Parts: sequence; structure tokens; C-alpha cells
Amino acid sequence: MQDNGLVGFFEQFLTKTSVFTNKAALQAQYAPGVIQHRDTQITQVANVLAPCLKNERPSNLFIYGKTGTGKTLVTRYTTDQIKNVAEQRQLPVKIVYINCKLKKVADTEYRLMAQLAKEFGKEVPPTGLPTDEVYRIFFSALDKHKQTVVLILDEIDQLVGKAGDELLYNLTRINSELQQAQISIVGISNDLAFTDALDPRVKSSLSEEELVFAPYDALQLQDILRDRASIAFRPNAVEAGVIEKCAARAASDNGDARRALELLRVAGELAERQNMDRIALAHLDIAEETLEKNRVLEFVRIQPKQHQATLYSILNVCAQKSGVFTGEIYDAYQKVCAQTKLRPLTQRRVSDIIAEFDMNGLISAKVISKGRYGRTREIRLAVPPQNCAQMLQLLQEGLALA
DNA sequence: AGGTATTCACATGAAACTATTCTCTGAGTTAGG
DNA sequence: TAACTCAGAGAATAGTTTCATGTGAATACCTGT
Repeated sequence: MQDNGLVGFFEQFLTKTSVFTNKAALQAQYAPGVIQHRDTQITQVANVLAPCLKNERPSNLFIYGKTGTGKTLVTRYTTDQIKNVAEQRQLPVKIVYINCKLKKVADTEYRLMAQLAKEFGKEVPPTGLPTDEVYRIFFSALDKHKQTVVLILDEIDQLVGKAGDELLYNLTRINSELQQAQISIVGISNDLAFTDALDPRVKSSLSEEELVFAPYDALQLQDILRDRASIAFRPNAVEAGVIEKCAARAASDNGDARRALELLRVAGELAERQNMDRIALAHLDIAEETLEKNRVLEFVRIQPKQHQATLYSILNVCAQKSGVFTGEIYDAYQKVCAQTKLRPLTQRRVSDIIAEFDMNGLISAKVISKGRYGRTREIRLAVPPQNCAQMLQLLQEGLALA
């Protein structure tokens, strides 16, 4: 393209009216001024946590709900209000929010403790110290002042999955050892069956209070979307029916508000890129496809080499026939390794990698018994064929295959 | 025919190992007084 | 003698390997009719 052509493009880009006025309102981190359809939950959380303002220890609280049902939003909103009141009146209340899913932050016992210590002003090295030591540092920092601490552990199931429930046991018991401070725990999980696997002692003390967030229904999602859309888009930028359709999609998909907002945002971006001044229904369809495709491709792209090699083998073998077994994949995988000078992993490990892909929904791998001919996984692809070609290409580049 | 014992090809679990990153500690070294 | 350097011991963690045990049903093998 010629320079002046490009300049023209940019100038046009700047002057043209965008469908967006504030795109941030559709992003996940955005905190809306008003939270729709969660009044009862807000009240309940507030009721449970309010005692901390009177310097009493609030009950531990456990919040369940599927993704995108507003658990985090409600909790953060409520605790922010508490924080405000506490600040105004100079009350010794501290709210600590930790997302246990964040890699390298709080996904193990050590890291959680280190993160907590950091919240109380004690930097802890990322490794090198015994865990007890970090625990001790946190403990002494916590107990230094008379204060009430509300510790919010988001995605707590992830933490327990990796670090075990002993950690939670210690945390719930910590109050009996504290002299000055007191602590209560708010656990947030989107795995409803999570507590079943928990040690009964931990379970009972952690869920002194319980709260379940039901998924939004289509009408509620509509309200939410309309509210956000009115902030995010120029007036009249959304065609009639778009919001309704978007809400309906998300409602049938577990009532995930986050997905719905993302869908709307991508649809908006599409409309903008096409120089349209309104978002049409057609944009939604395309948005849904691109969203899914990008999700898959991005996932594939960031996989480690060994995983990529395994996936490459799966794609190749599955392209020839459907219903493939672990052994065949492993044979193909070994060949791929030979070609790429990759050190082949054991079948044990590859088996686990296949299971991981199954978890991530890239393939479906069902354990079946073939009777006399053994027991294995029956593997088939779970991505649409038109995406496979792109995945293959991506993998070939990633693995530097001819 | 009907019943039960085998057998396959992995699945699944647990423990141990490897490599990397990082701290802490104490011995040895150096430089200044 | 104080400050500095540096190697070695220990930790945490991710990713594997090694070893051991489990498993569901198609087949092989009996048994009695």
C-alpha cells in the first residue's frame, strides 16, 4: 500500500464514527455501577460480613455458582463498600482478595502464603524458604495489630486441587492461635461438587454460611446486556433483536454473563471493522464462530512442544479414520518425535496429555474396553473440521515440520 | 448351551527423580585499620 | 577485624519416569446335558 493511501486510511479511521463509546464496559474486569438481579445475594453477603465493622469475626462464607454468574462481582462490590465504610470510620478492617487460579501467584500453598504475607507488607522470595517459615512470617505480620481480616479466596477449588485441603484446615484453625487479629474466609468456587471431596472438618468450618448463585436466565441477561450496551455503544448502534439473541445464546450456555458480554463486544468489533454503524444479527453469528476459533487456536499455540506433538499426531491419525486408540496415537507420536528430534515421552505421560486435551474439550476421549483386546481410550476430534486445517498448520509451524 | 477363567492393552495411582530457580549459611579471602 | 565472595545445602515447583496395580468385556476353556 502507498504511504498516502495508508495515511488516508488512518485519517478515515480517526474521523469515522465508532459504534463504541466505551468498550471497557464490555470487558470482564469492568465493575458496573449497578449490579442487576443480584440484590438478594448482595444483601446476604453484606449480612454475613457486616460484623467485621463491629470488630467481631464474621462467619466464614462459601459461595458457589457457575462461571459468569456474578460471584466475584458481588463479593468484590460488597467488600469494597465495607472497605469504604471502614476507611471513613477508621475501623481496623482489612479485605484481602486473592485469585487462586492465577499461575505463579497463589496456586500452591507456598505461593498463597507468600502472597498473603505480601498483602501484609512482608515480601517473601519466590523460592528458597521452607513453607513453615513463610507461614510464620504471614502469621506474625497478621497478628501484629488488632484487626479483622476478611480473606477472599476466589477459585478456591483450583488451590485445593493442587495443594490439598490441609492448607484450608490450617487457615480455618488459625483464629485460635491469633492473639490480636481475627480472620474469616470467603471461599468462592464454581465447582458445586467441590466440598464433597473436602475433609469434613474443613468443610463444616469453611461453610458456616453458604450461598448459591443461580445462573442468569435469558431475561436477566437481557437487562445486563442492555445496561452495559448503553454505556459501551453509541445510541442506536445495536439493531433490534441483537441483545435478545445474544442473551438467549448465553442463557442456553449456562447463563454465563461473561460470555454474553464477550460475544457482544466481538460483534461490535466486527461491525466496526466492516465500517458499519450498527451491529446486526449477522455479526453475532460470525462473532460466535471467531470467538470459538480464536479460543482453540490460541490454546494450541501456547501449548508446550510435547503437547503440540501429541496433538499433531492425534489430528493426523484422526483425519484418516474416526475412533482412534491410545496405542495408535503413541506410535504416530513417536514418529513425529523422530522427525522433529524431540525426545519422546513415555506412553504413561502421553496418556495423561491425551486426558488433558479431553478435559479442555479439544478432543473427546472415552475409556472403553475392547474385551479380549484390552482397554483403551477411544479418541475423536471435538473441533469442527474447518478449524482442523488451521490447527495443523499452526502445529507444523510450531514443530518446524516440513 | 451355559458358566467361569483368561487375557489384552492400556488406565490409573503413587512415588521417585530431574532440572531449574532461588535463599541461607558459613568458610575462606581480602582490604583497611 | 569487618566486609566480601562463593560454594554447598536446602526448598519449591514443574514435568517426567518408574513401578505397581486395576479393569471391563471379548474370547478360550470347561462342564454337564
